Amino acid sequence: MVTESGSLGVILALQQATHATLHALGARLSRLDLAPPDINLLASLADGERRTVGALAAATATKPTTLTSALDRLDRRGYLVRAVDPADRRSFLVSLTPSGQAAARTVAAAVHDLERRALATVTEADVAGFHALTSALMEVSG
Amino acid sequence: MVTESGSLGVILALQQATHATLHALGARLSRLDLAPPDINLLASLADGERRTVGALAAATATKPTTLTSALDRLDRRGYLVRAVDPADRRSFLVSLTPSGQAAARTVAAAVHDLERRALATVTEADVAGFHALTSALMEVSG
DNA sequence: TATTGTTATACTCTATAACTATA
DNA sequence: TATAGTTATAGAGTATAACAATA
Repeated sequence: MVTESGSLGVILALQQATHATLHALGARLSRLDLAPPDINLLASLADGERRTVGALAAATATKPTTLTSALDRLDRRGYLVRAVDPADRRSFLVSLTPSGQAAARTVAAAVHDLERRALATVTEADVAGFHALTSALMEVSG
Repeated sequence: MVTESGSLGVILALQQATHATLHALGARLSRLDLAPPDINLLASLADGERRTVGALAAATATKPTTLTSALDRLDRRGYLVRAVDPADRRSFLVSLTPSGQAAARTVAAAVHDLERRALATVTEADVAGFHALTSALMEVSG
């Protein structure tokens, strides 16, 4: 339980940090010319596993319509392919092409580098607190 | 200093929490029919102080062009007025009208309520850690 | 009848650059 | 010459609803 003093600007800090990190990633990856959802999408697929569109929507916190247009962009670019899921023919399984895998590795490295440098300046307890509060915000927002 | 184990998904958690809180605030304030930047703007002006457009841009982490259109919307609606700053005639001082103040109080109450309920489930140390990590992310993103 | 994913529409956010007025 | 803010343009995100195919 937290008293009033700690509450100032939690939501504002959250938004500012989100803006800053998205901007920084976009700048570091400017050579790849990716929109914000594209970055999340490639990072999610970087492990090489195939995923349904629904799974990607959940993993990237992206709306279905946004996801469709992001998938279209990366599809046109030859970074991924959509194949009907034989287990459920309403679904598509999304997988990266070799060029998509190369882009995904670059994206994952940039994300990881940014996190690594931020985490180098804080404690384990800070990280735990961060996750506790973001989880709490998602919980009360649900 | 934090080891590898804590690093998983800090940026993803940040984005998911931001999406969730913005969505929750939008839903709670749906009667006011406000766009996301409008909410930040009104919350920043809720204390009744006048602020320049530049100060509002910094306070709300909003881009100048986004801010102009948000100010235009709230201006048309009669929620705020822009007056030339006598100290620097290039700047505008933005202030709320009485109806804008009423809307701002509603917004501030919703933001505060959401934060209060989230903070009720975590410790002071968690909040400190949250601020430490969001600050670190903004620092390395700068 | 419910679910997966796409499409359509209208409004909003963003980056970029050009522009006005003032400093 | 530099800064505060607006305007213009084009690409992208969002909510909402309608839709096809499949379950």
